[in-house]
Amino acid sequence: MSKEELKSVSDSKIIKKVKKGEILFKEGEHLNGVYCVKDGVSMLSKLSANGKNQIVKMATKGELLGQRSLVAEEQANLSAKAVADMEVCFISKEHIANTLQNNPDFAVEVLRHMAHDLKAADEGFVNMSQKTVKQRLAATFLYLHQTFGTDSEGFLIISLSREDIADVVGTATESAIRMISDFKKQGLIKTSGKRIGVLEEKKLEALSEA
Amino acid sequence: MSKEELKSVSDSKIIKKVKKGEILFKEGEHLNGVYCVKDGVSMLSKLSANGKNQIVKMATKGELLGQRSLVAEEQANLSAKAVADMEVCFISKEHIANTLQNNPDFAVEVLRHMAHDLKAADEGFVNMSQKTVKQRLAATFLYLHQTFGTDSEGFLIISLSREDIADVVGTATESAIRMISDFKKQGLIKTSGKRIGVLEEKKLEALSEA
DNA sequence: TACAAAAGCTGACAATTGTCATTGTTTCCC
DNA sequence: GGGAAACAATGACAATTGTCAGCTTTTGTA
Repeated sequence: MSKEELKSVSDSKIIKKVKKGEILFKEGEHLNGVYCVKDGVSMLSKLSANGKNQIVKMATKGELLGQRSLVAEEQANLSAKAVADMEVCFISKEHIANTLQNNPDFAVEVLRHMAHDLKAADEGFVNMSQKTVKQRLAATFLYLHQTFGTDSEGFLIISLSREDIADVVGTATESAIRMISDFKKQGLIKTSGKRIGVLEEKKLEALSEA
Repeated sequence: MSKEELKSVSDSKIIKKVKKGEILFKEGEHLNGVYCVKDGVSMLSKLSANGKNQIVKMATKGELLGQRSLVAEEQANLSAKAVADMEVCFISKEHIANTLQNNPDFAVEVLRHMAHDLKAADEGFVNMSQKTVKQRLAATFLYLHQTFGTDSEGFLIISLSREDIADVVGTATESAIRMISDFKKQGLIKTSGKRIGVLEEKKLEALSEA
């Protein structure tokens, strides 16, 4: 099974701890291998020409970081930063190249991963062009809620700053903040300091679609 | 060489002609193979929830259509339509699966293609979120000009309707039309009926960046 | 604990973009 | 060549979103 092989490949390599806020690699850097996320969450972002940051995706347990750049033999096109303490393992370029050549199942597995990322990117692209900030913000909260869950008080485990939220949504920080206030007033979410909790999942879902 | 192998794979298969305006496949359809573009241009688009169309990318000679869906064993996530008379060859699912298993170089070649698409998708995503309609429109004209060239009178060979242009840029048709008029008034482009020609490449470049 | 720095919030306003309605023009086909 | 249908263009207006400036709260740490 290719999943198990993927596991064996990654198990054989060096584990590294990355603290919240630390950077794994930056856009433009040359990578000598890929990181496999064992635990924690990373955000992948890209700087635009006007100096603004856009968070492109979040990666969590089981996902690879840097495989695109490695496969394409290019420098990284995204920066990776830990948004929660992480445990990653590093797999060297050579090891990857070797396995790709000798193990067709592994190649197909990597292809699947990338096919998945590509679909997600296309969807994000269309959402960005066709949805309003309000819809995208609602979708973001749902994503954070459903993917990473909540703490004992019902707040999102992955707590992003308002600026980071704005960078996920693709809007100005002030706009994000205003809309967060709106959502709170409408009882869709609750906040406490920077923490945010989803209260009305169904309503947020409706909002994110229409 | 994997490029030659790719060529041999595709050469062995059925050639099909597709007229401008015809649809190769639609979002949601199940694909039994991939299309390799021998000639002509196709646009890949996605319908958003609100019924609007977003053109995600254009594919031309040498590119594959449908490989993502095949690799992921999913239905197509995009629709493909010819924007200029095309010649494509069809390669069956089985043939692809077979070659992927037996020829590591082919797998790596497909991986490279997808890595390239993924980078382009990330870039498009960030441009969509961070650039204005004006910037994206300028970039679109440059892309059409530089990728497909002009006819003897200096008009873009690939002539899209205003609606299609708006669907590439990700804006309302009226907004696109208005800005096209602006560009024309500023002498950046010329128009004649639906035809459009780039006059000031440098200025458009400057516009698309700032 | 106090205090500075960072983060969050709000108001006022401007710019961008979308929508709806209507008219003019081109293209295509019989 | 004429007429219908598709496409392009424009005006008026509304909604969304961004920007700038200033203020308040939270957070981290000396």
